[in-house]
Amino acid sequence: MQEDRRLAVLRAIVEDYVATEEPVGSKALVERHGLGVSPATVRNDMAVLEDEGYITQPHTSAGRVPTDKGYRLFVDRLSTVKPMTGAEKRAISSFLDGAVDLDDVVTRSVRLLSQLTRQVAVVQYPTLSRSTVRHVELVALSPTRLLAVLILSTGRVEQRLVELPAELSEDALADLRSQVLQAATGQVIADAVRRLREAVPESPGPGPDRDDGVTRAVVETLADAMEDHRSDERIAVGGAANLARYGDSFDSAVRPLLEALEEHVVLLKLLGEATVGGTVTVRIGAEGPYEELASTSVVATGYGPRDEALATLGIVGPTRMDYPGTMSAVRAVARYVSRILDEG
Amino acid sequence: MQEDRRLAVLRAIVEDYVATEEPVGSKALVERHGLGVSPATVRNDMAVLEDEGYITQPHTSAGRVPTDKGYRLFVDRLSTVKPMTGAEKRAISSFLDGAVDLDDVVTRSVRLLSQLTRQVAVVQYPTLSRSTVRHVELVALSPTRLLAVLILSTGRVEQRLVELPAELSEDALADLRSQVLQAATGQVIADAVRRLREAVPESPGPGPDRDDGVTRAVVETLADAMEDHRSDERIAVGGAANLARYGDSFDSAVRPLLEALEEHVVLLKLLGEATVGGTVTVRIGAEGPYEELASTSVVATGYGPRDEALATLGIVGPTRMDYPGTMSAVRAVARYVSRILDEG
DNA sequence: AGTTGGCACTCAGTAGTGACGAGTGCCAGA
DNA sequence: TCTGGCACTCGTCACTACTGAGTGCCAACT
Repeated sequence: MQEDRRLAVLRAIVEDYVATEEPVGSKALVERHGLGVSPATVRNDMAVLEDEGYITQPHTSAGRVPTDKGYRLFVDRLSTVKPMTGAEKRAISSFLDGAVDLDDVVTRSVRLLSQLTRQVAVVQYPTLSRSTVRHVELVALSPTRLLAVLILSTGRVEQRLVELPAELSEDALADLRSQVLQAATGQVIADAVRRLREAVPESPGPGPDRDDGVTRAVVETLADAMEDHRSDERIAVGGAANLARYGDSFDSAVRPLLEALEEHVVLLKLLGEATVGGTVTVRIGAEGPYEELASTSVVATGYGPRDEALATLGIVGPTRMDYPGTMSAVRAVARYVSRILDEG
Repeated sequence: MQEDRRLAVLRAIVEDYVATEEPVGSKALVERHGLGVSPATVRNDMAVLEDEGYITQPHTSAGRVPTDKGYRLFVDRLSTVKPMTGAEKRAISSFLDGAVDLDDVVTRSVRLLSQLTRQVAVVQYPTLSRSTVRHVELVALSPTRLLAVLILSTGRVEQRLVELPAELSEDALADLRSQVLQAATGQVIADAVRRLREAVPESPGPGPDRDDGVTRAVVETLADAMEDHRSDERIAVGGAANLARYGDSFDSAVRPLLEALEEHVVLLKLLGEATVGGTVTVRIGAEGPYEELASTSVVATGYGPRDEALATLGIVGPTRMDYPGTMSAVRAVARYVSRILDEG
């Protein structure tokens, strides 16, 4: 019961903060949202939320601000999808329908997406080169060091040294090797990356077979090596002018972002593996692999003809962002683009 | 005599201001540069320079800051070329020598240029499409209105209406037409633009045949139409992260620049016509056609094999910029790239 | 004529101050 | 479990005074 209200409070905080860009206090909160309780009650809830790490105060006696964890909860459980208006839908389709060829589709998508979301848009060109994983080998060099060898159908070989966070027995290694082979062999790179990540036990539960992050270390190294091989894939970036809206927090936020936008390899990693079918991936703040981009979020999804996730598109923006609106815009554009590819 | 010193003062002001980013006062000036006179004298000189429009003060009782006109004079007459150091030369050549194909050359050039100058670098891909001007027609609609028709070898036709700033007689029109035809017919677009501009009488001297800017209006319209047809040419941009150094004056300067960087047509116009043979073109502040970019300058030059100006490269930066260093960097990179194209 | 020192003046920037108010945490009572 | 009240914190704002860099101008000097 109170749990519900606490979540409502969190939701209200996120919404207000996103709208006003200012820490939000208990009084303002009860006024602007119709929660039927007093500010004092809200304060108690806030204290709990802060303990649990969903919000913080920039300084004592200021309002509260959502943390990454708070945004995460909001995105996962609290936000309701904000459907596109009819006008927006029409704008999208008319804007994209004029495209003459694939390049034009991508160019227009990038522009459209950046205008809809007022963020920096990133669209990966649908890749036609579909190199697959031929083989993966894991060789134990010592109980805590492993050599991972990746062989692609193009004949390219990539090897990486993995420093393990814990010892790995022969048996466990054999186990891991077969799991990895099972997941990756024969797959297109993008799929291999996704399947590998899915194969990782989310939380290595306690017990005799806990692996202390060994699996994770191996999988991430492999995924990393694979994603390096997507670097020849082309990318279009648009709406960088929206960065000018960042206003404060400048050098800290915009500079690394601008750098990332030029490093297409980095961008590809940020966009992550393509997910398809209406699922929009959200990466919030420090969840990503780059700590310089701790104050930015990525909203992305896969697209492609016949619901085949050929490529990824999405936006990069500040963590303080209208997630529902952005997510639905990204999803809508991905759908329309997919449909166009279907027809073409 | 005093004239010389005044120029020395201007030069010192520009150098100091570029270095410190702060308005420079008379006292600091005599201290830091060895002009053998007193601050009072310098003040008198400054007053004159301000009257002539070379410098201004941001507010009363502040130091002086160069105006666009001041920078112009500095660039044209006061600055000495700052030759590249041996280390820099070696860095350039080793960086570019590793390039494997044309795309790689361009990509590397952009990166190199942005690192050398710490500005945003722009490199136009050498154009292989060489459409030429087949014909130009000027039709008088009224004494002050003219229809300019441009026919390209590709068969494309472009027409523009020109509003003349003064009346144009039949004779003068015939004259102008033949001049224009002479300059443009059969030329590659880039060359046609340059030749046209060269054919414009720089200052329409007084006398019976002064043309009150009529020629200029016509030529600029034609050049504009031609440059629109370069829009299919590709461009590489790099070093946008250097924009983060702008620090203050943000929305006013960076936003329009970011927008321009995405509009490749605009960029091509900014780069302007290719000049070759060590000549570096500098466009300062409001001299350019875009008033939103009033606080930015462009330093560019042409490049290409066999001193044939195939394409343009350069940088875009704040008017407050180290012109000598930037110009020599741009020139050096252009030379090396040209040489590489020569060999390839 | 050109240069110099002196002097009064301007004005942006920098504390320092005090009032204000938004916001919090906590507690006693409903 | 919620609410009202209260004391407390602390950033923000407006105001003040001060400082100092810099100017313009003038009279004197070379």
